[in-house]
Amino acid sequence: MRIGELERLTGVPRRLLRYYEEQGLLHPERDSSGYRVYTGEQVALVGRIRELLAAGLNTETIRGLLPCAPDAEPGFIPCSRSLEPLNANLMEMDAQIAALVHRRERLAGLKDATEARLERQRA
DNA sequence: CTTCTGACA
DNA sequence: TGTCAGTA
Repeated sequence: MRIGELERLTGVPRRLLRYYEEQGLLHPERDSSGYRVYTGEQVALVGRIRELLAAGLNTETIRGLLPCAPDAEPGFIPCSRSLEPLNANLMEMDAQIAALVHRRERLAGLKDATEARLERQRA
């Protein structure tokens, strides 16, 4: 099938399908006209990609995990080797959370100081 | 009519 | 991610 049908089957806009390919997540064949040709497995693969993306994994991590049973049932990755990248991504997320908490504190401090000052001027 | 690549009032 | 352009 070509990109139009995959789009209908997965509900994923073709613009995104091409983006996934650009990120090395999908590797469709090309017909004599240069059109992308997808197989039935690709349909399930797109579903798996969406699942992993929704879990917060970046395309780089997903790229490494996909070759591991891309047709397996969703909910887990059936490869022990995928544990390392998964943990690395988890740590990256922890770092982002810490950075966000820090930013939140600064913004909260700025807001409190602003409120206090406004209160003083009013008095 | 469908898809492709590259680009952004 | 949308979308417009100019093709194949």
